[in-house]
Amino acid sequence: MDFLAGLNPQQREAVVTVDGPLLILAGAGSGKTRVITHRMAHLIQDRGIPGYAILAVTFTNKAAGEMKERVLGLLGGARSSAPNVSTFHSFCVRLLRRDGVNLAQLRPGFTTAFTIYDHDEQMAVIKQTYRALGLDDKFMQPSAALSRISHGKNQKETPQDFYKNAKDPKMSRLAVVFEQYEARLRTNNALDFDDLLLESVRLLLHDDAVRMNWNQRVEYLLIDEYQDTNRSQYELMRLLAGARHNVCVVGDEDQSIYGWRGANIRNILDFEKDFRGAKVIRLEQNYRSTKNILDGASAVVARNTERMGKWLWTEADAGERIGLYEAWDAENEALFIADTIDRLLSANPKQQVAVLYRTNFQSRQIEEALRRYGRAYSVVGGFSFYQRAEIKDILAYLKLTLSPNDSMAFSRIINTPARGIGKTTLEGVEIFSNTNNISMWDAMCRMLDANQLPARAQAALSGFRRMMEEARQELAGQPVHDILGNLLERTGYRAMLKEDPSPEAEARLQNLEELLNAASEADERGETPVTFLDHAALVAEADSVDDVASISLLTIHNAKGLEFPVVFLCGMEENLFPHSRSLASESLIEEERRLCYVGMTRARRRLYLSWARQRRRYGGGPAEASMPSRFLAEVPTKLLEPLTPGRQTPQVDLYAERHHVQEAARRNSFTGKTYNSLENISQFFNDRGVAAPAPARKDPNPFPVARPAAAAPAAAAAKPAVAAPAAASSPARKTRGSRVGAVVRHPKYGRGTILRKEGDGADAKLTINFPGHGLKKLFEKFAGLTIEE
DNA sequence: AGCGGTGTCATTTTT
DNA sequence: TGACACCGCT
Repeated sequence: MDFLAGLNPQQREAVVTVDGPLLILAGAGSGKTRVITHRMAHLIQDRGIPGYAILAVTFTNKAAGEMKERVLGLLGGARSSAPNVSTFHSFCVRLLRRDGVNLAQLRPGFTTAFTIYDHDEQMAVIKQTYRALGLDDKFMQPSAALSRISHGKNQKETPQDFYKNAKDPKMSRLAVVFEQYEARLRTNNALDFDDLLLESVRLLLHDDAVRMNWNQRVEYLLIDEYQDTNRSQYELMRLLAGARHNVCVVGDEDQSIYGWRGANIRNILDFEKDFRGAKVIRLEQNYRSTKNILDGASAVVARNTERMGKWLWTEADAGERIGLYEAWDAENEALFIADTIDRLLSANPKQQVAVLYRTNFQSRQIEEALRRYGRAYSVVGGFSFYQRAEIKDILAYLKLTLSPNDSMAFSRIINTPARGIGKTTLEGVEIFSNTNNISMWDAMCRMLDANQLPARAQAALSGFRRMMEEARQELAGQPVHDILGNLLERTGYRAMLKEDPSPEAEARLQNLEELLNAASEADERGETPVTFLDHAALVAEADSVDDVASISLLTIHNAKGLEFPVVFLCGMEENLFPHSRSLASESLIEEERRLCYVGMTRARRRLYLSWARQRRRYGGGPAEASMPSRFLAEVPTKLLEPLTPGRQTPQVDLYAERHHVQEAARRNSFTGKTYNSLENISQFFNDRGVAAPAPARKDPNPFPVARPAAAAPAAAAAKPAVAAPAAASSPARKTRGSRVGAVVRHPKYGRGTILRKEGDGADAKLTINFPGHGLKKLFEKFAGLTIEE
């Protein structure tokens, strides 16, 4: 087979350039996967490279699987010549299990039988350390603590670094949490997702034999979605590339949207500097979208400064203009979308449509609207099979059977099903295990042997111990399916669900049956229980989400890599998209802009952008007036088709003006929280002597009869040209410096940090953390505070 | 041990 | 609004 046939010149070059470092900048819809798969097939068939000497790394199992299948298809299905295609994480697990023995020198307690902690288990560890340290959520959301720790780990920071760099008591406490978190993972011989990468890097760095072995074996290395790699993935790549530098990275800096998760866009921007003599090939011909869509998206992303620069072109027709709908409120926006979809589907029932949004909560109103039209839809994302409680429970039993010292598994199922082991008992075991630095299982055994527990607890725990010990003896060496089936009976888990008459319990039983099926299949492949568990930990979706549903609802993040003939990109409003939390810095805004680009380029034929003049953020809360997203102003006017009834031209001049003024306001940087739009907006109306817009009325026939677009208060709200500066200089912003986070001095308690502020001005109530004195709630006017920072 | 009331807080989430 | 943690009651 000729692997170059049907490729454009740049694609061909990317396929045949196999030696030396190569960066393939693959724009959206430029045939990236085609190039990658053809390149591998070319290496194997035309250049005689054995499959095992090629390692391709992707981010998702789905991508890995598809890529492998496609290469095999090109090669005519000879499995023996298949290249190695795997995700970063599963590659690392295999590496560590196979070659990780010497890691024990670097990581005390490490054995190749380690367990993997997923997000839930990481959270559980964080909560344990909170309990052990007597911290509560007010200190910091556990999820926030986890994400900061994870971020730190990916930057190679240690708890000591955290401590050293701590600017306030909060950060030094976080350092302690970090330290304990790491210690707990080590005592449990557990690795979190970050560790899989970090420890693989350490292993390759320190174990010369292992590194040389891999360097010898991997002749050609390929990294997909390179713009999303983080620091340790980068280091891993360098180590695997060895001295040969036959490394091909494929990516698109304009689609880097996971910076918040530690992805480092500099990796792709600096590739040419990192690898001297690197060749760069740009794939700029787009085969997906119409010219109008492509030009619109390109114009938006062109505003970014952190990019290599590409200009996508297409041979396709201009197509229709990009629809722009300005809704009165979110409900009206949802109805517009549902109505338009309804008409599209009536005309063509096979039409595939996607509705994309920035945040999940937006899906609710769209769903409601679609239900009103009686249209079936599917929401993509959400809970995956292996994240379900019942699956995790029974897998925890399996883990505990294999390794009793897995304390996470232990505390997960110790009282599931209920066997009379309560909070108090469990706390006792936990404290004992903490103070003696032993596993929960060992702690339980020691306590049982000491025979000092209350009779009830003693009986319950010893029953549990006997059950697990018997299971361990009887089930050793059996197929995974049999072990799981036996555990379901033995532990009473199945009985518990059978007794429960609720439909949920029925669904859970079915899920467990599905798990048993998966186990049988694993047995047929000759997998061990450990491999089976690895798979469960690393596979996000049981089977891919690719339903054939004609209406898909999903976040833009989830839409990456997908394409649809018709796309609605909704909620194009400031503070929502770009998200309020991204307003703080230009680089965050740039990531939002890339996200916008990703969303727009999902569309093949027809793209609709929409925004709502007012929107409730939280169900019953007040409707907040919104400003159109700056990204709307960045789409050239001539490409837009205004769809709002009664409006002939899109008001992009307004958007542009707003954007301009807002930029200026931001440069005058006022310090308070910028996302408190409620305050800003009411202030704005006060200043202008206008009543704030009333919450949206329930309209009996809300669509397609749109409300008059210029209903007075809303029109005022939509003229934000003056709103931003007004808010910036408003007296409400004047505080006495006692903002949250400020360091203050109290005559008695000394230095402290303000954690919370209720109320304003002199009546403000402050919650302050004074190291050594704990939290104090004080009235600002009585406290006699002085501001230090 | 388990239930129900109350208070609090809200991005995105490939592994 | 809705998911959740926490508290106090039984």
